[in-house]
Amino acid sequence: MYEPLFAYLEQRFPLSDDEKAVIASVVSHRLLKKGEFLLREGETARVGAFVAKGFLRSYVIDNKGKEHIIQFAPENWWVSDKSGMNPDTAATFFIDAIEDTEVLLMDLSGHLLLMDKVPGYAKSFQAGIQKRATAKDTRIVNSLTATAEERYDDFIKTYPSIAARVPQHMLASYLGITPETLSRIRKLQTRKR
Amino acid sequence: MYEPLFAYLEQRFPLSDDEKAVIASVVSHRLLKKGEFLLREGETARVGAFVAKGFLRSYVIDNKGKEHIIQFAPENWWVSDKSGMNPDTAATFFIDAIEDTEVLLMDLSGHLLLMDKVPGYAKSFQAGIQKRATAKDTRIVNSLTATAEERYDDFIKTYPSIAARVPQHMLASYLGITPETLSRIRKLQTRKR
DNA sequence: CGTTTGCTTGAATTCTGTCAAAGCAGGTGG
DNA sequence: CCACCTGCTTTGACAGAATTCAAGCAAACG
Repeated sequence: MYEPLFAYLEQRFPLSDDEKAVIASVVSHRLLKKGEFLLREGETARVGAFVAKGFLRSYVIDNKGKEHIIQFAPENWWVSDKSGMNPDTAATFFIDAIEDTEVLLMDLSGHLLLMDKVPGYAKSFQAGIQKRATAKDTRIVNSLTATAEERYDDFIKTYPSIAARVPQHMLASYLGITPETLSRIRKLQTRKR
Repeated sequence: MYEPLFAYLEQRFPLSDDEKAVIASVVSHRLLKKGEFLLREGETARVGAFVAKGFLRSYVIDNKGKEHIIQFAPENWWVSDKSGMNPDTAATFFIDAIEDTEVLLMDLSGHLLLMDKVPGYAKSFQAGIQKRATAKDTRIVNSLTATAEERYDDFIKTYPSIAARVPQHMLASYLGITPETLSRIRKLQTRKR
């Protein structure tokens, strides 16, 4: 059951049997059916979730009722539900499953325990945080300056497997464009090729 | 010399004299004149910088030669020069001074030492990282979906003191709009009020 | 099947960028 | 102290990109 997580961590640092036991003790397991919520508005569970199988997405709904996808999370990705999002933006934060998925959940105390007991974990956590921060900077600059088509091409190139797996309107939402615009971009591109 | 940093930290957690000594020992001081660079392309110094006085900005120059401001950093802000930015975006990363400024620099080993020796530092560092991550998410959603005017209003409301201090074209760069557009937005708004 | 959901297409409209020019400081050197 | 630069902001005209609104169609689902 914990194998996908162990495998993920072992790609980053060696893991002893003892450490595996510690990890197993702080992680809980949950199955989500397609469409089911991991986090509904209001529940600030403050946990991290590791996607062992399937596909999650996190998104907000703004004050005009539109949803904006923040992140896609296929297998071997973490999502944090640290609700994030400034409360006074009036945006509400959700995580739900795009496919049937299997997640491993960890709460704050579990995280702190691992930081303490599993040296490799602390290090790779730091690295992950850092990497994600720069990815966000890149996305910010990109969204401020690139055209819809450039953003689309970029996404396809960077995450081809995700692009192939999510419905088009969700990709549009992630890219910050309307489904119509995305449809037109794709049409023009297939003509060219 | 270290006072601004101590004061900053003491807002977050109590600081003993011993701890102050540790901090002073890992921090170095530097003065920048207006326009001077803290970080030039290529130098990946991997340090954090605390702005004790003055004003820094970090920005990238994209492959079309346009500059995009990532962050403003007035007094009491940290900037990280973890070059960030994906190397293959062909964007190059800079930090320079908008005003004469005074920074306190810390390298990676210093940071790790503080994480180890100053418990409050580790905690408040975590909190800071988290806060910044959600701020970035907010900015992403905002830049993907809000109009130029909404982004401007938002910025004014969130960072009034920064808005008053930076030249307009830099604010435009941060917001991802042209200086002309910003000028027009401002004109329309003063009419209304 | 019938209904829902997602994707496509068209036309009109809005927003923002580009290009070009002119006004307005602030700073510098004479 | 003044004239001149130079950099920043404003303004106008125009072009292009993307949204909105509306409708149609196909595939998926119960």
